[in-house]
Amino acid sequence: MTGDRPTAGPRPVTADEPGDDSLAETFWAVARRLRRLSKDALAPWDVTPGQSRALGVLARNGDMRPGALSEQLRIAPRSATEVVDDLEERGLVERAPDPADRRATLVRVTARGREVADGIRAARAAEAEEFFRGLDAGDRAELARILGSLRD
Amino acid sequence: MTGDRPTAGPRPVTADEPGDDSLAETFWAVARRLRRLSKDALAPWDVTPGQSRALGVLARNGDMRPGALSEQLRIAPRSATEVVDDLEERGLVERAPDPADRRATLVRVTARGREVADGIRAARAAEAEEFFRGLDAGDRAELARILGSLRD
DNA sequence: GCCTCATGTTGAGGTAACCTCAGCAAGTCT
DNA sequence: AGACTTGCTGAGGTTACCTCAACATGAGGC
Repeated sequence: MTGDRPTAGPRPVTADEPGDDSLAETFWAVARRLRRLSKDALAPWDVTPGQSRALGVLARNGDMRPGALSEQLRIAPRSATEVVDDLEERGLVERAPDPADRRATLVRVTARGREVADGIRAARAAEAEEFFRGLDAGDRAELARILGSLRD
Repeated sequence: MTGDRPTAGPRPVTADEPGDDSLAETFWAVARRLRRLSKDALAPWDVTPGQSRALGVLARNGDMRPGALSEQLRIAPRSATEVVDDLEERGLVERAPDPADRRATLVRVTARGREVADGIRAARAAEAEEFFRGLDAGDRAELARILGSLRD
């Protein structure tokens, strides 16, 4: 704590704007809190966040090839193989030959996988609900509107 | 946490509805965009996000022991050793014996490390500025207020 | 002064979630 | 048919974490 001052004095660059860095910082603080919450929401099912994402995509899209899954998840095709391996080991998905192309494989969500996917979604919704409960309806709408304009 | 909140009802799956968790979803979409941006902002300095975080903490706090750094970063002490190794290799910090306790080591930001830390901070501020530019002053204030109430 | 226990850092080795590259099988084109 | 392309996966690498145990030093009891 010697002579370093973050926001005052002769700053080398920018100085264009005072408070905007803290907006991003606040945003990340909130993100961290939300992330911790969703991780907890996932715990009862013993799946990692990555597996949950994959399962969600599969549940939403129906049968998919590993390659298509990898695109949706924005990971390398090889990595999709691994996620599918993990989910298959847990009995949440199964592989079947693609009737349309014998090189390919179709990944299908099993009955149990569907249960888990639904459960996870409900839990996440509940967590989100709890998280945003502190806001009144007006603030929620405001937040949704503002974030919506930032989401691209 | 079994079948507690029937916000969704006995729905098969599909249904891409924008109701319950869409606020969280929107939030994460924005987060992804912001993260990509900050990663780009970091690129010119050839440091990873983790290294950047550590360097930031060190620049803000002055000389620190690895153990204290690990607490700030919320990682295991052993992992702080590694981050410090990496930063030292790049000449951004240096180790010195702690005069107060010969078991301990002090990590100090070098002149070059300080330059880099300042540069990164400026770049991040600039990116954030650009990111939030779409918002008018009122929306920015609203967003800051609402997020502030969620950060805990 | 010695013994014991606590503390600070690090070596060794492990894990999760990614990656690239090469290889094989099957489809497509000429 | 031969040449190229596509879909998946084995082998092996990287990154950023982790735990556990070793080692030196410090602090208190006697």
